[in-house]
Amino acid sequence: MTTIKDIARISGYSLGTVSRVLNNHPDVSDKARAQILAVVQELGFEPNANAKHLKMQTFSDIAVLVKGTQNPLFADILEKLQALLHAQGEGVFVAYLDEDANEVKYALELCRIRRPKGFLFLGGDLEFFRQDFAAITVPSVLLTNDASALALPNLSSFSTDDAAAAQAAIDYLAAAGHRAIGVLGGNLAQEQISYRRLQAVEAAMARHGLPFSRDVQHEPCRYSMQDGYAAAQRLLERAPHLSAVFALGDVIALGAMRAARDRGLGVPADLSVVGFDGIVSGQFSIPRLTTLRQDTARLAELAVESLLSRLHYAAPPRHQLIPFQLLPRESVQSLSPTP
Amino acid sequence: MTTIKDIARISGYSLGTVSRVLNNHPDVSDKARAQILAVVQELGFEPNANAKHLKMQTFSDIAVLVKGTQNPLFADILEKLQALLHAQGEGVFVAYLDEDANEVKYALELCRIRRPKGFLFLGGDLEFFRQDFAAITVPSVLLTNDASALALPNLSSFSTDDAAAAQAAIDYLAAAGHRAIGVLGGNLAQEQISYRRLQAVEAAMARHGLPFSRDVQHEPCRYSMQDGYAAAQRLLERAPHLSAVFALGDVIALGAMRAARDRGLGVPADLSVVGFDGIVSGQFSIPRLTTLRQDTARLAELAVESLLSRLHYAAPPRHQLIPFQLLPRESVQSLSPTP
DNA sequence: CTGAAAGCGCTTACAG
DNA sequence: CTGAAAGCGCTTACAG
Repeated sequence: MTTIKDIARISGYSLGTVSRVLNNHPDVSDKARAQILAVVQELGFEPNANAKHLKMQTFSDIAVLVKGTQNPLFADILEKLQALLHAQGEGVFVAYLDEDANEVKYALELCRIRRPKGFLFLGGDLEFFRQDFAAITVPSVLLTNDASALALPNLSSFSTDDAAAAQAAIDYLAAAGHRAIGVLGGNLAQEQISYRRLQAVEAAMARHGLPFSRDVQHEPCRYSMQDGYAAAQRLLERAPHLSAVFALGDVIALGAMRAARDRGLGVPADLSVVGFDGIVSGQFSIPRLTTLRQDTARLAELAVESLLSRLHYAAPPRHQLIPFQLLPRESVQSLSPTP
Repeated sequence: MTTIKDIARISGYSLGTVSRVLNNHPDVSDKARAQILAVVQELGFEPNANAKHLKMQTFSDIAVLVKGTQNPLFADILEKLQALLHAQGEGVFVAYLDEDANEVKYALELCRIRRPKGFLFLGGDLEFFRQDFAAITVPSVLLTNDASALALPNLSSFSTDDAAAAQAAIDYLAAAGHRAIGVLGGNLAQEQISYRRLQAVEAAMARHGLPFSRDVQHEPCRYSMQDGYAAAQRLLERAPHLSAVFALGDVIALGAMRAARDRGLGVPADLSVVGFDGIVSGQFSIPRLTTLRQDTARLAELAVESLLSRLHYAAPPRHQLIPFQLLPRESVQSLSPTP
């Protein structure tokens, strides 16, 4: 195995100078830099990460905590995250957590065991961050939930404008003539994105002069097809008058379409469905799913950019809402307005 | 940060003895072991992995190379793999490769850059292994393709019995009265699992006395809904007489069902579809997808078990075929046998 | 701009 | 069974 020592010997410079070149320190002569780099090239030298990190007292990895495992939205973001991070030479440690797990407590545990140099949270409950995040000192970013209100010194957040998106869904359904609209998914903990979406739904319903009773028109559930299916069954059983359903996630919507079908309801003929996320399955489902698309590429880019700049330059945390896109497809029917 | 030195000081033993206790060496007195462990417990000490690996000249991670990114089957296995590996205290490095990428070349590159202590391949082309794998010296396992024929000293493999499964699909369709059966997916490189499945299809068709012409009845494609959709369009355009289609992956099947629908064909009324994999979406699609289920839990368990035992005890490589399960659902119609 | 040296936290022969 | 010591491959003050 070739080491920095070999490079020093062959290039005729000392260990220190080689190390400086490798780390792009400015105070090295161009000549030394050129000669050393040439040797590095020739030998295909790669520094030993263990030695480097031991010395620098850091751990190499960036830890990504994924909340919920069934959601292709996160799988999509995760994959983009990994590609970007690898391209920057960063190692990634991934852990899948239950949708209801305390991701911050888990992160704390990881700090002891693996000492990651940064955290990327895919999904998260703000309440957990409020309680325990103070103990985490490495730069972190939360994706798909807005943490600006917490004003933590080392936590950035990037998320779709959930309120605006939820509103757009209701506006769209209302414009299509729907008045009895149900909502599927999320849990009622106040600090979850689903809660934010639900509030926006209520506001939009009120604005359109439509009645909305949480108890009868909303059915909470986890983000999976199975849970979406079961929740839709409960909702449709309880509120058969609904002409449309807004599911807080595409997987929930897909489960709901199946449930409607099993109850003998055609989608969109008897029940219109709008999803949230824009996962690919929605393009191929029968019917194709009308949904709100989250810009996963943008989310991943911003996360990596922000994390790395804070790792390297101690930049301040950022919070940004990114635009969504309403994708009208086949799962919503326009009702002729009743007089 | 507490180190092994602190433990030594507090327990009154030397560095060496502490290290031996930590690594479960036999030649330590029970008394020393008990006292040291007590201190370790109390301080919640975790050894510094960098120092350990630097000294031991290994890299901590196990690299998982995932071929193809669109396939929920791999996402499913990957998640289980990570859970098992983390439970064993093993770090995992994941890389997503294009479906047609050379995973072995990539692994070689990784050896230089990250020096993983083992490889887990999710999907793989035997031809690439034949050509380049000899240069890889760490224990590895290939999942979802059988590498026994290669007889490599450090490569295990675990896979579904693809030939038997493909045969079962054809038997099932033939029993339902289908005679004109198309096949969707895979590429024709001989060393891919899709090729193995296709050959089994041909054998089964012959056994049932059914005609099968690769050129007209098989349409290759990558494993994604988009590609399945496009391939189905081509196949159905060219061979409108087909009454059934066997897709070599569920994502392909789902795309194909959509394509059938877009051509005005009902599934299963006008076209029956059988998938392969058993991903969850198939349980909620309309119609529900009849498919061959791969036992992802078993695959993941075997992979981890085999890899770790070879890491720790230099056990020999293993090759094992694991059983599949035919899941009859709604996408196949039984034809009344024509006289 | 460059070199010599100390030290990061661990493991492992080598003595005893 | 235990301790003292060397060394894994790097980085970074400290001199010069």
